[in-house]
Amino acid sequence: MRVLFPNLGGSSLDLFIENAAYLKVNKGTKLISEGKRHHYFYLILKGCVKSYYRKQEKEVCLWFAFKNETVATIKTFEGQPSNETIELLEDSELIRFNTEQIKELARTHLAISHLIITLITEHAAFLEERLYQLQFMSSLERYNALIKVAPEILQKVSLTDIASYLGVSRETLSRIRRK
Amino acid sequence: MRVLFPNLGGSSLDLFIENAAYLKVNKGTKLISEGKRHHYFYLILKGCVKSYYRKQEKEVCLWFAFKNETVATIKTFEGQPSNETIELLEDSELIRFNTEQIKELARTHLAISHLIITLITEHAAFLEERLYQLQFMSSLERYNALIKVAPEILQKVSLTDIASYLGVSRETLSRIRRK
DNA sequence: CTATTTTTGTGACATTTGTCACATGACAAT
DNA sequence: ATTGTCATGTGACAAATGTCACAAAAATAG
Repeated sequence: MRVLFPNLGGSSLDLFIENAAYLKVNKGTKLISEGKRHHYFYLILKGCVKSYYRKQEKEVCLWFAFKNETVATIKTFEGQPSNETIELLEDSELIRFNTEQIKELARTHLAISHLIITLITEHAAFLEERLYQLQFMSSLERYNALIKVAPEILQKVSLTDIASYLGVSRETLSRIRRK
Repeated sequence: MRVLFPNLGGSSLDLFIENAAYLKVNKGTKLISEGKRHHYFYLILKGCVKSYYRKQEKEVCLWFAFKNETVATIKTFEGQPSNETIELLEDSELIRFNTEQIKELARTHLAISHLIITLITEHAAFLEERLYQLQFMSSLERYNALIKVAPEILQKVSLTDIASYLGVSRETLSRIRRK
C-alpha cells in the first residue's frame, strides 16, 4: 500500500498521534519482511521505500513510495504474514502507527474507520491503475506513464528495480530508454 | 470489484435490507457503463458478469464474478464516472444496493463502515493477487491458476474474454490450451 | 434441417522480449 | 591513482507472443 495520508480532524487526529512514534531509519532497513507478521504501518515524512516480492533469488518490485505516502501491506493489516518486503531506499524519517491499536480505535470511532476506508480505497484505485497499465500498455507506454507521474523515481530508484516494476527485463528497459 | 459478501449481524442487516432491491436481469444488460456515473452496486444471487475496459474497439476483461459475489467499481463508489463496463453474461438474479444510501449509513453506523472496509480490503487483496500473477507468472501459469480457482469460468465465459483477462491474444490462449 | 454468424483452432511469419555474455561507466575504499 | 564493485548499456541469438489469413467447429436464426 502506498497512498497519500488523508486529512484528519480534531479528536481523531489526537487519537492517531497518541498511537504514533517518530523514527529516523537508515537506508536498507526492512520495515516489513516477507513471510513475517508485523504490527506497524508507516507514514513517510522524508525518504523513500520499495516494496517487492522474491522470485527465484530476484526481487520484483510492486511499488515505490515517497514523501507523504502511507506504507503498509494488506496482509499485515489483516494480521497475516506479509507476501512483500518493504525496504528503505535511503535514510528516511517516518511516523510509525501500531496496526492493532488503530484497528481497535476503528472498532469504536467512526472517523478512524472512515480514514481506513479512504486509505484502502486509494490503494485499490492505485492497484487498478497498475493492472490497467500491465494489461493494456506496451512496456514503452508503461515507462512513459511512470516517469510522468513520478519523475523523481529516476533519481532515487535503480533501473533494475524500475525494470522489475514495469514487468520487463533490465535489458529491455535499457533499450526502451535509448529512445 | 468482485468479492464475497460479508456476513452481517442483526440491526445492520436490517438496515441493508431496507436499502436493497431484488432484480431479475437479462443477459447482455450493462449494470455499469464506461464513462457514466452510477448509483448502485450489486450482489449476484444467480448468474455471472464480466467487467471490461475498451481498448481500440476491443474489450479487455478485468474480472468475472459469479454467485455470492459483490459487484461494483471503485470509481462508482467514489461517485465518479466508471472506467469499466460491467455486463451480464447470462440471465441473472441480483440484489441491488444504493451506493449513496449505504455510504450515508456508513457515516453513522460502525457496522456498515466495517463492512465496507471488509469489501474493499478483499477487493484490494484480489487486485494484488492478480498483479502478482501478471508480473510473475507465464501465460500458461496464469491460465492454470485461473481454471484452478474458477473452473466454472470455462463454461460461462468465452475464450476471447478469458484471453483478454489473462493478457494474451486469443491465438496464444488457443495454443496454451492445446497442452 | 439448413443457412448464417460467431467462436475457436492453426499455420506462417514478423515483432517483441528474454537470456547470456561481455563492455562500459560510475562510484567508493584504500 | 588504483582497484574493486555495482549499475547500466549493448550485441547475438533463442523463445514467446502478436498478427494475419483462413479453416473448422459450434451456436443461432430462419
